[in-house]
Amino acid sequence: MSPARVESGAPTALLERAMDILGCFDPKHSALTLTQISELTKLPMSTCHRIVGTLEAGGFLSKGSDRKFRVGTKLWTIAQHAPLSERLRESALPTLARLYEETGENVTLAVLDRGQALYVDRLVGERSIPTISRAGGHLPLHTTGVGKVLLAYQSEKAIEQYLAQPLPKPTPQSITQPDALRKDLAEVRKNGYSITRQEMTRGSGSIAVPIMRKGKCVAAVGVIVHLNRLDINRLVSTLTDAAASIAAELDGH
Amino acid sequence: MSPARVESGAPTALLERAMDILGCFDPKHSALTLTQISELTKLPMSTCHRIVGTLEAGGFLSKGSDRKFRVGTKLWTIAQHAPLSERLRESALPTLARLYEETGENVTLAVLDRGQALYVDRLVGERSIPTISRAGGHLPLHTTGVGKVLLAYQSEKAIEQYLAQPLPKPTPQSITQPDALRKDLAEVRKNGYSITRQEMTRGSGSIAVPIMRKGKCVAAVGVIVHLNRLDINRLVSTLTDAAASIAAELDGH
DNA sequence: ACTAAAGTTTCATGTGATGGAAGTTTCTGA
DNA sequence: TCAGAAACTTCCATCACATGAAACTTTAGT
Repeated sequence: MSPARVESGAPTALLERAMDILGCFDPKHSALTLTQISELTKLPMSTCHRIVGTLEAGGFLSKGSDRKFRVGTKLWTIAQHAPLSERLRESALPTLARLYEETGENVTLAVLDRGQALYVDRLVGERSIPTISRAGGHLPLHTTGVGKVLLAYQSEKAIEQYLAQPLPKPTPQSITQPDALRKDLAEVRKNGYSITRQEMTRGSGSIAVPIMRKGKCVAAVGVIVHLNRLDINRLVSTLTDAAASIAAELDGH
Repeated sequence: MSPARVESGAPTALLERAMDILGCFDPKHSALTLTQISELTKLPMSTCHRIVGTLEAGGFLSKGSDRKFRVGTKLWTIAQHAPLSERLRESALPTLARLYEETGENVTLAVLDRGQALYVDRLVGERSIPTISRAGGHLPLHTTGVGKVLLAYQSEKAIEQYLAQPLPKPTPQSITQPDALRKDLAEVRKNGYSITRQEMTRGSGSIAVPIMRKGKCVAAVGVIVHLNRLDINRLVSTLTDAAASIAAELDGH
């Protein structure tokens, strides 16, 4: 986040540092020692110690018997009141569960967040293939089924802005040519669903549909399947039903 | 100069105030205006304004078009890396989904947190009855199915400590006599499951079983059902299977 | 036991948080 | 449409509190 602190203008110090410290906890670092935190944030040990101590006292972090810090239950509890959890997840979970049972495949639910697909939830089973997406994780918009849906239903301007930046290409099949993507997105809007084939992970593809509310795409549901199980017709119709069901649940409440 | 300041040495720190502000977001307050935050925290407007602004800049809060603040995606994302989400929820979700499909009832997953039952997840459907429990919410240990299980498998000392405090009695059926509770808990340990009948909500009961790991009870799964659907034998066996399945998932990963 | 690394405490210093007050925008009602 | 009020934002003199180097204590490794 903040590679080096410019001495001339360090605006808000303490709070930003505290947020930086909390931000250290990501998929790669779910448990950290004080020293590790100090290294990651480039902050002096004593400063870290003090801040981390306060965060721990507040239940935002908790220290395990292994002297490592983890995200605390208080922080977790607060996060459950985010609109993401409160409205979306709660409304969608039963439907996602049914979708998971019906297809037996990886089911994911995502929203647009800072130019990336933010995975709000996912259901992964023994039967399904392993995936990179994880709840709380971010992946690019143009290489994932849910991402393409989320992007396709953005405004023309937002889409162009996205295409203007350098696009990561995780596999040879990833579509990174702006023109090809524009075509692909138009297709998504026309069909009402997106398809990816090995654009994020070798050997697997995905299908996703939008969850619409008041004419806007607020989220996307998708399944990730082994390439040779990519039965488009069946999955699209199941997904469409699920999306409608989630949308109804969102409106009804 | 500071009339309303608490005389007792208030080591009021910026960070603590920020955590207080975040703590304002609870089930009753998922969206708050600056003024409301100022009232809830008893902090001056200008101070709130500054802190909230920093939190917003960091993505810990977000301001909606209705001028209300909500918990931001950054905070939510960090919380997804809490052990609760990372290990427990992810491992348990597929099983909970199956349990939900099999029973069609409210399914809840809880852990012990600060002397209360912390609901890690719940699945609520159209078919099932409305409940108070919600993901991220706390309820008393002695009035809920999952709570009784969590309490029953604590150490003798911890149990006595819990019983020593004044126990809330949300319904006339709630058991609050220490002796009656001790008996009830012994029953839970003997049977391997707990039962409640209208001890938290009129008209509904619940059954719950422990999720054991390394001989310790790390969580509890339960269902909440209408009293006249409380088919103990069937539910206990289904729940026991689910608990075993979640425990296996926890160990296997 | 000995040593290095990790973690904790201390304290003089001055930076950055503080909050009352004044200014600005948004909402409300007639 | 326009007051008037309420909500929000900015300002700034003051000093409380965060800061981090250094010294100290505890833990882990050989």
